[in-house]
Amino acid sequence: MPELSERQKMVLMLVLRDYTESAQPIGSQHLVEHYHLEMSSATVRNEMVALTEMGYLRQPHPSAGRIPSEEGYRYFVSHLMHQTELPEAVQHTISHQFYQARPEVEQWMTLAASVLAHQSQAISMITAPHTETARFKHIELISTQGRQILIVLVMLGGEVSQRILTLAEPVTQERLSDVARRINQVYQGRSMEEIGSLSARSDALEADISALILQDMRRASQRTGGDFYYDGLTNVLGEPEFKETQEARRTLRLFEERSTLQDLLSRTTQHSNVGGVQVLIGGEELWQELRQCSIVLARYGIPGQVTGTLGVLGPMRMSYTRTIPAVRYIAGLLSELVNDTFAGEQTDAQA
Amino acid sequence: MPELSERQKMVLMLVLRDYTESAQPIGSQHLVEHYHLEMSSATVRNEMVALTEMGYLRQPHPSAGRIPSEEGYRYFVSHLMHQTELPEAVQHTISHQFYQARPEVEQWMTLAASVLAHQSQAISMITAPHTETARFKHIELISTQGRQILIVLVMLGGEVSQRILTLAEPVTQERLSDVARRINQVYQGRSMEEIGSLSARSDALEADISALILQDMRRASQRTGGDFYYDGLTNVLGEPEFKETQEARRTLRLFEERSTLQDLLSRTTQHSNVGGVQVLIGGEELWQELRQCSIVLARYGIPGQVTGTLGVLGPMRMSYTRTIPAVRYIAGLLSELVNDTFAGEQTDAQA
DNA sequence: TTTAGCACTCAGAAGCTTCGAGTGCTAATT
DNA sequence: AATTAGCACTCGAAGCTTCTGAGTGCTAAA
Repeated sequence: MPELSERQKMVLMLVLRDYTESAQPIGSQHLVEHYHLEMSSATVRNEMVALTEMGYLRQPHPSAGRIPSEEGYRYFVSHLMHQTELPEAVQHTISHQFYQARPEVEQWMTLAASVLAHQSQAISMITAPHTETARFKHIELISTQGRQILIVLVMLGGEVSQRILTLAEPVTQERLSDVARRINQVYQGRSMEEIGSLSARSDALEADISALILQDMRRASQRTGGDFYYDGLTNVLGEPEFKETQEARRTLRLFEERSTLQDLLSRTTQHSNVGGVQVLIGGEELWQELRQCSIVLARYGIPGQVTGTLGVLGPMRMSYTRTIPAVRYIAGLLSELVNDTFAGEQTDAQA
Repeated sequence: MPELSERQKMVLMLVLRDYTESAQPIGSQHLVEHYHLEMSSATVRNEMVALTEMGYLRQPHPSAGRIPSEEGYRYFVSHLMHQTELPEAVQHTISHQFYQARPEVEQWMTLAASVLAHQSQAISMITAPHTETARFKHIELISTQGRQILIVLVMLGGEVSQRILTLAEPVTQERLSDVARRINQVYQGRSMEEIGSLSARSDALEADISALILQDMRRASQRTGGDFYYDGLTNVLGEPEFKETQEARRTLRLFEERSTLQDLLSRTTQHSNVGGVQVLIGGEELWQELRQCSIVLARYGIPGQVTGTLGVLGPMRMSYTRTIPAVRYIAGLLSELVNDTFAGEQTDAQA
């Protein structure tokens, strides 16, 4: 990687800053005037030529100003941005909101999505915390009608799955309670593998239900995170990058078919990492649909036990200085909340 | 309401049909050629003048063709459209999909949203079925950690609500099971009013939990429907009506702040009613945001007991002939499913 | 190494013209 | 009385040209 002089760094930063605001190519003279630089536009131009040759700036057309290239953004994020935190006042407002919200995961998720969308002025995404390896906690069998029963499965970590099973013939609530009691006793705290290896039971009903339990547990640990929440679509639609409806559509489609996003949120370990926060710029050649966009991601929760992912998707020229601290702060906050709620449970159960 | 001659009806219909496809103003000559009419363009023009005077057609600008006015659409929907059903083949495909989906409400909802979006090529919306007046069925108390307990409340109709309660001091699982057993016995099948009027209990824990139960039940019956699902945003973004991102944004905002939509879905009794299906055209002067759009709505479920709402939101020139049968058919299908799942429960409980 | 100066480029706005689809009206035709 | 041919007229959209000015790269002087 070529070395940048101090002055080059400065020019790069200023271009970044102005372009983030205006979405217009930035010219040398504009910089000199806007920031009252102690040098002439010609000097700035020379530096710009250098930065362009190194690949940090681009010219959309020959007689226009410069805009940052993807490399430019990457350099900024990993070398030029000073590690900031959200202003104390903002931190307080946010944490206050969380602690006075109802202590339900769903509430936290919508709140986090909303706050993050607002802070970043882009699209926020978040997956609910989920246990890395699902463990059985408790099952409840409820007869709703002659042949149909409602199965409520609770896993360690608080995930709940419900489903309705239609039986071949009616069963009494007593019978169900009996089965539930037995299953609860045997499966208590066990993982999928353990449950799978327990010798098959003779009772047909019990066997059926066991199969469903396994299915649900597998589902719970397979999905990248529990449910998926997002907010702030409208923030981004106004940006000039999305003036072409074509472009807007492509992005919107991402949120309709989750697959790409799920995939993406799960890749939270590669790429530029800033204090626990990952930044993917321009789709990193991997996601065509995100050529124009950037993503700021972080995991939260208790590593190896209960975790989730949250992130922000916005135009490449989004304000990283605002977004990154926001993502980091909220990830920390959620980690605390998860800790408060679930800590010690894992060990409790194994005791 | 002025009478329309047969020929005027025909002209109105043809304009409707072509405009639905092309989104371009329709001229007299175009109609004559396109449909090989046995009359001259001048005659058609005369009829168009009449239709314009009656308020069924409009001219976007003086030297352009005609487009249907809101009144024009209303007339079409309530007088000109022949009652059709979805082609048998399509019906079969759809019902097949439903019956082979997992029998879970969530599955049904996403499937319905997806099918409806596809059939109508517009945005589909649907609320999960919910009981009109919530009735207590069963409660489950699970200690997750020293001071936190998970409350799972099951209502008649299968709605489940969970929440975490943080207690002042730790409680044993035995104690919880005990409380749960007592509550289950007393509240069995009762409505909010009945539970509210039961004399206050001396036990503090029991009182706390009762309060929460009431809260949750109130919440369950207040919301217009259970959860809200939608699909097909991208269908509509491509339409010329949304070429202006401004317009697209306004519509998208509806889906971010649900309030307007909730309000809207709850009003399923007024306005043009076609065989159980309601059609709101151009926001009916009530919803500014929907000036350009139309909505096709229907309720499904067991009236007075378990119901939900589904609908389609699209540009005003959407194909009503395709959308209305689709909405009607899927509403019927979901009603069947709800019936199969919940029928008899209400009476069971009261027995 | 920096800067003043200058010729050059080119996207975008503004203005102009053209084109033609579509109208409304009138008078002739059926 | 209803229909139609004919025609003048309108006006948005598309194409064309011109103009403007922001911004460049380069050279030569400081």
